[in-house]
Order: sequence, then C-alpha cells, then structure tokens
Amino acid sequence: MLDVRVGLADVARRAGVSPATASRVLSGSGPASATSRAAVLDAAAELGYQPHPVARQLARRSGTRVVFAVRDARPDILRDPFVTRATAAMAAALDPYQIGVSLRRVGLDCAAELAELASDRGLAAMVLAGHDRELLAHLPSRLRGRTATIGTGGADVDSAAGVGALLAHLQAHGRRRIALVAGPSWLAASAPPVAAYRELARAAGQPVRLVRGDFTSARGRAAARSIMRRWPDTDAIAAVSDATALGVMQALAAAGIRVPDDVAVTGFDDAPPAAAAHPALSTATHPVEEIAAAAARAALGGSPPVTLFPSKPRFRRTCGGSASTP
Amino acid sequence: MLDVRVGLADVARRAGVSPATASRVLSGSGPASATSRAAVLDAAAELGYQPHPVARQLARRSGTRVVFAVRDARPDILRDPFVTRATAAMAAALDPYQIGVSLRRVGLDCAAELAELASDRGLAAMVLAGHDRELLAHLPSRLRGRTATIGTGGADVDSAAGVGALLAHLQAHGRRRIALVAGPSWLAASAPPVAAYRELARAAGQPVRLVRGDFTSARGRAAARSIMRRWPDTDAIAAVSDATALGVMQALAAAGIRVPDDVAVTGFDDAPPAAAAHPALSTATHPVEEIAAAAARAALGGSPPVTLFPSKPRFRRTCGGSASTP
DNA sequence: CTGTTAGCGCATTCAC
DNA sequence: GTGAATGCGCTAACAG
Repeated sequence: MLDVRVGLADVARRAGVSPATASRVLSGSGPASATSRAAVLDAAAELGYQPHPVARQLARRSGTRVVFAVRDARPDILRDPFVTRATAAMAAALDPYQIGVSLRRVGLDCAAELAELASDRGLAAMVLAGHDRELLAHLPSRLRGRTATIGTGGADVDSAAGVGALLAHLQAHGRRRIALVAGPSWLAASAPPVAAYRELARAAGQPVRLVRGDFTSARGRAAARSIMRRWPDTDAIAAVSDATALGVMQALAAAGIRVPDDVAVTGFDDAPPAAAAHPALSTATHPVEEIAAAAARAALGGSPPVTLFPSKPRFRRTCGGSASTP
Repeated sequence: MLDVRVGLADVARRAGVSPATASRVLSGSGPASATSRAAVLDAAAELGYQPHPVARQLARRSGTRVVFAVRDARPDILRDPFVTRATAAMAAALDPYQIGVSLRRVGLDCAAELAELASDRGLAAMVLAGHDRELLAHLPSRLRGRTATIGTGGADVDSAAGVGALLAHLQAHGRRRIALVAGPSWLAASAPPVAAYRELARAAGQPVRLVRGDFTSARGRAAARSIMRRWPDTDAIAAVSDATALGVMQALAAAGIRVPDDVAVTGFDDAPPAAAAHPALSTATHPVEEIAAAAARAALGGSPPVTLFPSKPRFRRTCGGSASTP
C-alpha cells in the first residue's frame, strides 16, 4: 500500500478497464459509466495510487509552476512583507494542486523579461503585481489567458474604501488639513486611494496635500518632513501603508510633534507592527493572503475574477478619536 | 527567434547530429566531441532553444517542486514572518532552476503527513522546519537524501552567539537578574540559546529564570507577566524573537514598568519593527533569506551543508547601554 | 461509453 | 564518440 510505483496501468488492470478509461475517471473529465467509474476508484484506492504530476502535466501541456512576477524598481522588493506574504499564501494555496511557486522581480521596463518568462514552457501561469494598463496591453501572447494580476484591475483590496473610512473618521473628529502619502504614481493601484482622498477633501472644502511614497518607512520619514515643511499647519497624515505610517510617526517624534495631539496618523495593512506601535497605529485591513490565493487560482483558471476584497478600518490611538477596535 | 516550439530535435537537425548527442551536450553530462558540442551549442543559441523543464524532469525522474514543510502546532503558522520570508527566499532562489516551491504545515505528530508527502512523485526535495532529532530518524525513505532542514542540525542561525552577545552586553551593563523567554521545548532549535544563557548565568553566578515562548507577541505578553510575578526583582528579559520581545515590552508598559530603566529587553531577528519600536529594541540579526536559500539548494543537491549562519547583535535603546548600531 | 493508437519532449540505455 | 531505439507516465484523438 502506498507503493510509489503503482501507475495508471496497474489501476486499469485491477479495475478491468483500459488505461484510457482509468485516466478519464481519475483525471475528472471525460465520459465513464458508473460501473467502470466505481471499479477504477476502488482499484485506485486499494492500490494507493498517486498520479504522477509531472507526467500528467507533460501530456496535458500544462506547466508545473506559477511564477509570481513583481514589477518594481527596488532590488530588495522581494523582501517586502507584502511580497513575502503573498508568495507564501500562493505556495500554500497551490500545494493541493501540486503546483509550485516561483518568485521573480521584473524591472519597471520589463517587456524583455516577460518575453523570456513566456518562453518557459514549464510555466503554468503567472501572477503579476505592480502592473499598469499599458503593460497588460502588451503581454506576450503565451501569457495571455494565463495571467492574473494583483492590484487595480485584478485581485485587489478595496483601498479606496479602507482609506476613505479612515479619512472620514479623521474629518469627523475635527481634522481639517489632512495630507496623504500615496503610492508611487507609476503604479495603477495607487490611484483609488488618491481618488477617494481628493473626493473627500473636495466635499469638505479642505486643501489637497499629496506626496508620493513607495510603501517603505524611509519614504515615510522623508514624506513627513516634507509635509511639515511645506504645510506646517497639517493636522493629520494618512499613509497607504503601515510601514510608511510608522516612518511618518518616527519623523514626527523626532521633530517634537505629538501624535495624535498635534498630528493624527493613519496607515494601511493592519500588519502586526501597527498594533504594537506606540501609540497604536490606526489603519485598515488588507487581506493579502486571500488576494494572493485568489489571484493564483484565477491565473490557473484562466478567467481573472476581478474581485475587490474588503478593507475594514481599525481605529486606534493615532487617529485621535475614541478607540474602538477589538 | 525565441519560438516556443523549437525542440531538441530541431536543434539536433540544425547541428547535424542526433537528438541523443544534442541532449548529452545540452544537459551537461555525457561525452561529446568538441566539434559536435560547438555545433549543438551554436544551433541552440541561433534557434533560441529553451529546454522543456517538464519533459526533462519526467525523463530524469526528478520532481518539479520543493515543498517547505513547517512543523508546528499553530494553524496560522504559515502567516508567521519567518515562514513567509523563508518561503519567498526559496521561491526566488529556485526560480533559476525552474523549480517551484510549495508550502505546507504539518502537525507535531506528522509521520502520516510525511508519508503522504513522500508518495508525491512530483516532489524534487523537501525543506523541513521545526524538526527534532527523533523525527529525522524516521523520515520516509523516499525523502532521505532529498531533505534539508532549517534549524539545529541543518541550515541554522548561530542563535547561541547572537543571544549570547546580547546577554553578555546586559551583564556588562550591570544587569544581574536576567530572565529568558526561550522557544518551545519540543523544538530542537530552542536549545542553543538556552544553553548559552545557562552558561553565562552560571559563569556570572546569576539566577536562572527560564520560561517558554512560541515566538508570538501574545506569548511574550504572558511571559512578561509571569516573570514579573514570579521574580519581581528581574532587571532584564531576553526573548528569542522580536515579536515576543515586543509583547514583553507591551506587558511591561501596561504594568508601569519602564524599559530600559527598570527592566532591559532584547529580542532576536532584527526585523523592521524592532528598529521602529519605542524605545528601539535591541536584538540580533537573523539571515532568514540566506538560510532558506541554502537549505533549498542543499535539499536539491542531496548533501546538507550543515552551516551555521552568523548572528550579529544590534544594541539599541532597550538594552540600557550606550547605543551603537548603524 | 470504451479500447486502441499515438504522442508530450527529453534522457538514457545499448550496440556500432 | 555517436546514433537508433526505448521508455518516463499519462492524456488525447480516433475509431468502434
């Protein structure tokens, strides 16, 4: 039992059918009478048959790996928590399918790199993060239909809602001059929070104070300094990542600015450091694992289910209001 | 050029040799005259030949995936930063080999799960974390020689040195009653820091105050409360993970105990939250990515290079001494 | 619905 | 050293 060397032929023989029938039954698709179906299933169970994934994929011409291509300028992007969390989530989600995950960074200008990826016949599908509209229009043909994206247009968090809820909360608690540290402008996923911010500012007749970040805490520190220099009366800073928000808080503390008394701060991601920060960082949830798993499945399934995953605000100390988070 | 449909046969034809010879040249091993070798290489380059990984692995009977099996009791262990970082590092390191990574949790009592893994013929190798000696002795035969471990006995961080350096620093700065929040006792990798701690305590004639943690901040909070209840005069708490140390700091703050004035705290990992903590957490580096990549390569290569990766102390605010970290 | 016949693309025996 | 044959284990066409 559980002998590694039992093949489809053994199962077929024991079930009294042809290998083709056994294959049809065990691979799911294809017609089969109830009788032979049962016989094959029994035989497979008794023999402890385990299909050989590699042979199956060869015959089926479907690769064995899903590559997670992260488009970013920073060489160390593959150590970014978002990337590592997403990668691990995919690796866990695809394990039952016996499909592995590869991780690779591609540059902002990545046509050649994508072409190289497309020429790898071992690739079952690709999940692409950090894309923009133009890039998707020029995907290599072999990758079309096998690619799912994370971010705007693909599996994405409803960052507009999450950030919007935080901004609305800030407004409701008297903050009038709110600055936003947004994502990089080359990234499509940066747009929704910016749109939400502009809309709320306009509706409340408040000024627009927008600077670009890159999801790192270093940029958060720089952004905070820049904001307080350009607009000294700023009374709240919203960032689109917890790391950036923590950087903002560091810079404010260094400048002797109190949080939340002088300036409120909010982040995005609800990563563990947010709750552990001092004071505890207000933020919004980001179901990275669910998003990554959905994207991986979509890439394999062919049809990208353009789903927006919910983001819930977590009001904590730094937003200056009353605490109300479990 | 870069046509996906050029196969070994095409290369052979263009080079004027047989497919067998072309295979010998392109797959590295096997005899071949300099003449035909050059011809094959040229033809392959001109045609933009890309070997088909799946076919190659089928013929070679070598799987296409490396599974990262994490042995732990907690169901959410796969979201642990150590696990996600290691998984991403493997997925990036194995990408050039066209081998994907799968991630799976196995329970503490995992004989059956490992047997199931062993029966997967798509598996090229396994990297196991959270092992102990007994487990390794009972590895399924098909996994032997294809398994590398992370932690004691495998690719591991020199945690004894890292934690030892922190403890020595605490002692040198006048801390006399140091408690250690160690890893779980079922984990082999928990032992070295404990040994280092015992040795240093013994040499300095200091008491041993040892509690077990599990690398989470929740356990850190509980551990801190427990320590201060049992040994109220404790003047330093060393934890073997940053998350745990941050939990310790939270519990101390909640109890009105000042860090580092009343109690010094140190962690382990040098994760970003450590530097961002308030006060900044003293810790020691943990090259998780390098360790994971080395383990993955070792698993594929067959011979586990039992390497101890260095851990360097990062003295920051919480250890109470003079700051001295870049 | 089922069995037979061909491959999938490459690596590896063997003789030569 | 080289080529022809065989097989890896399974799936997909095609007739029946």
